[in-house]
Amino acid sequence: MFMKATTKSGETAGDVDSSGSTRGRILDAALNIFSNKGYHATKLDEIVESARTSKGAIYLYFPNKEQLFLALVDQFADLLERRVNEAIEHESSGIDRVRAALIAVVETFGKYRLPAKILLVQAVGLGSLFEKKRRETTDRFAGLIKTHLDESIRMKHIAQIDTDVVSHAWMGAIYNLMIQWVYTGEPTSERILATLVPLLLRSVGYQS
Amino acid sequence: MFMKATTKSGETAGDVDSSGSTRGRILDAALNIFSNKGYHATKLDEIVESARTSKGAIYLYFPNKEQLFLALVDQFADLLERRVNEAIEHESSGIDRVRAALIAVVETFGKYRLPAKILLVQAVGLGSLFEKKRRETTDRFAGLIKTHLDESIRMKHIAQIDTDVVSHAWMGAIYNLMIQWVYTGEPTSERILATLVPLLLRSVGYQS
DNA sequence: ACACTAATACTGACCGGTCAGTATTGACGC
DNA sequence: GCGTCAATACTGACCGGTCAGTATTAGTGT
Repeated sequence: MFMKATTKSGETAGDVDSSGSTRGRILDAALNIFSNKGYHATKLDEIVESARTSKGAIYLYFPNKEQLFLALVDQFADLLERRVNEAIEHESSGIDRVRAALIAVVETFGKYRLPAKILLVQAVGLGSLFEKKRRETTDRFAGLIKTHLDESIRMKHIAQIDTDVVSHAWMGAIYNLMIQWVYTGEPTSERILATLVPLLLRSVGYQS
Repeated sequence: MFMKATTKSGETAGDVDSSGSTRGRILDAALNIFSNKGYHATKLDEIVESARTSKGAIYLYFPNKEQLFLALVDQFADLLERRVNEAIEHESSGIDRVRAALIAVVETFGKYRLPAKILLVQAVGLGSLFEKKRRETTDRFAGLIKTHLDESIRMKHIAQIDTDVVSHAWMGAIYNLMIQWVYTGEPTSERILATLVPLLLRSVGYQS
C-alpha cells in the first residue's frame, strides 16, 4: 500500500510504506488493524504482534495510541488532497475542474481501500478530539468543491445555487458510496464513476 | 424528546419518553450522554447520575451497555421509517412519493437532533456488531428510496438510471447535511430542504 | 582491523487506573 | 414473608502506558 518512501521526516507525508523500517511496519500494521476493527477494539498488543515489534518501539515513534491513529488519518487526507490538486491543475475551466476533482476523489478512495475506511468510518464517532480532526478533513474537501462550484457559477457554466449545501451534499454522496464499496465491494469503482459523476453534475443543472 | 409513550413492551417502539418511569429516565439520559460523548466515552455511572437512578436499575431493564445503546438506535430508526411511510401513503404517484419521502426524512432528522446524531455519528466506527446494525438501518432506507425511484422509472417520470448507486448517493447526501447540521446548526433545516430536494430531483433528470 | 565507548534502537515485564458488570441489601406493596 | 424494583458496595479483567534494561550500530583513536 502507498508508494515508496523517500523522505524520513514525513510524519504526515501521505505516501509511506517503508515496511522495512520499524516505524513503517508499525504504521502498516496499525492501518490494517484499525481499519478492520476500529479504534477502540484495536489493542496495542495486536499492532505489536502484527508489526513484529514491541510496545516500547511504538512509544518511541508515537506519543500515544491516539496520535498513531491520527497519523494515519492525516497521511491519507494529505494524499487525497494532493491527488485532487494534481487532477485539477490539468484542467482550466470551472466545470471541468469540478469533474476532474470528483473523478480524482473516487479513484483515490478506490485505490486505497484501507486508509479510506479509516477516514470515512473508523474516525467517526470517536471523542471530540477525533471529531474535530474528521470535520477538519471533511470541510477541507467540501471547501475545495465549493470553491470550484462558485467559480463555475461565475463562469455561467451552471446557474446560481446554494453551494454550501451542495458541496456538503456531494461530499456525503461520495462518502456514502465509498463506504458502501469499502464494505461490500459493490458497486464497483467504475460503476460508481459512470453513474455518480453525471448524477452530481446534473444535480446542479449541468448537462454533458 | 420523543412523544408520550403508551405501550410498555416496546423495546424498539420509537416514540418513548416516559420521563416518569425509571426505564424512561434511563433511555432519556442515555440518549443525551451517548449523543454528546459517544459510546465509549460514556460511562454507565454518568447515565446513572443523570437518570437519578442506580446501576442495578439499568441492568434490570437492559442486558448490557451495548444493548442499551442499540435500543436507542432501533428506537429512532423505527420512528424514522414510520414517518416516511406515513408521508408516502398520502401521495400516489412515483416521483411525488420520492419527494414526500425526502421531505419526511429531513424533517424527522431536523425534529430529533439527538437521536439523529446517535444514528448518524455515534453508531459509526464501533465494532462489527454495531456496524452490522448501522448498515442494516442505512440499507433499509436506501432500499426504500430505491423502490420508489424504480417505480418512478417505470412510470416514466424519470429516465432509466442505476438506482443502486443513486439511492446510496442520496442517502449520503442527506446524512452528511444532517450531520453538518447536527453539529453546527447550519445550514438550517429549511435551507437544506429548499436546496436539497430540488437538487436531488434534478440529479435524476426531474424538473419541478 | 580491532578495541573501546557512546549513542541509538528496541524489548517486554510490570504497574495502576478504569469501568462494565455482579452481589448484597433494602424498601414497599400486597 | 414474598415478589418486584431499586440502591450501594464491591470485584476483577483488561489494557494503555512506563521504564529499567539489552541489543545494535556508529564513531574514534591506534
